[in-house]
Amino acid sequence: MRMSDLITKEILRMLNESEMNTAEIQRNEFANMIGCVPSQINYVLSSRFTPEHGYIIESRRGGGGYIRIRRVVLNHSAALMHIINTIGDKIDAMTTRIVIENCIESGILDEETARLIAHAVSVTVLQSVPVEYRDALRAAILKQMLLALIN
Amino acid sequence: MRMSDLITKEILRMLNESEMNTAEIQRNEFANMIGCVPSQINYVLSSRFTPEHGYIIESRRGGGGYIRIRRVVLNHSAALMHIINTIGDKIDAMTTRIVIENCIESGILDEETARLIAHAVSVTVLQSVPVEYRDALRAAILKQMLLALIN
DNA sequence: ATAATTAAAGTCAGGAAAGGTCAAAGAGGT
DNA sequence: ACCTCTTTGACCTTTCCTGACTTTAATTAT
Repeated sequence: MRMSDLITKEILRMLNESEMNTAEIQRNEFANMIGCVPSQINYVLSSRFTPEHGYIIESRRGGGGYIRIRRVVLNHSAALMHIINTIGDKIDAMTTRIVIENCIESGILDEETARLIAHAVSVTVLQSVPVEYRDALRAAILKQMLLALIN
Repeated sequence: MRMSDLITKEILRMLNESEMNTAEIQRNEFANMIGCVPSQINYVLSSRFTPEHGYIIESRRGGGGYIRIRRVVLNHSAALMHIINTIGDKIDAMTTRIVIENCIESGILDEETARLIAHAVSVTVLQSVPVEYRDALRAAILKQMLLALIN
């Protein structure tokens, strides 16, 4: 069994044991316990405990630092996931507007959240980068924000 | 738990107990009570009770000296406006995180909104654009989203 | 009054204790 | 052979803690 699998299994075990769906580790200590180099923990977290996988990672450096892995439970997830997957690497302004409006209509987004998202992909924002990046950027922002809503 | 966290917690407790949103301590005595060196109090104050965090520190040296920590509250629109104005044309990731966290702490943003914003300026999003645009883009997104919250 | 002493708080640099990043090498599957 | 995922280690950044030294204010002695 690969090191990464071990690490993954151990984190999942900790998550399952936790009321809060939260596992908190100290990187060096944990790596030591498992028997791998510390940076491998980062590898595993960034390859298998991403937001897309339904996890949120928080961490803090310095003395007494930690890494907290939180498993999040999904709500409108199916619909949102579907929308996210539909959005490719790029999306134009028109399509974006339509996506957001559809979300409002189908009750996936409330007005305020929609407004927030619309602002995030507004002309004002996009003007800060050259035109050739805008569609990709719009897609990234949109997807990332929708992802944030999957609890 | 770190010393700094203890100190922070104790100061917050004092602030909460105070009608005036004010905590007054004597540095040496306080440090002694907590069990740390006096200068660590300064460290905590200057790293976690800054004006950006919404606190004002006054102090006096010499015999009978003191340190007074005052928590200041602004109404949300004014506070948001202030924050938006503070953000320049560029902002780095660290500072952004601090801004968002402060907004949560001071009650200007709820968790969900904060998460939404954090995602909008996440690494994932910014990677879709060359590194030289990122700080400017981050600033633009952040300001625009905060603006969406006013009125 | 002035000077000396004492009682505070402030500053700063250095070191320690974390976690983060990245590129290069290794392993395994097609 | 090639491509993807894994593993490793060297180096970086952030955060925390401490102690020596400085500055300021009040008190006491002359």
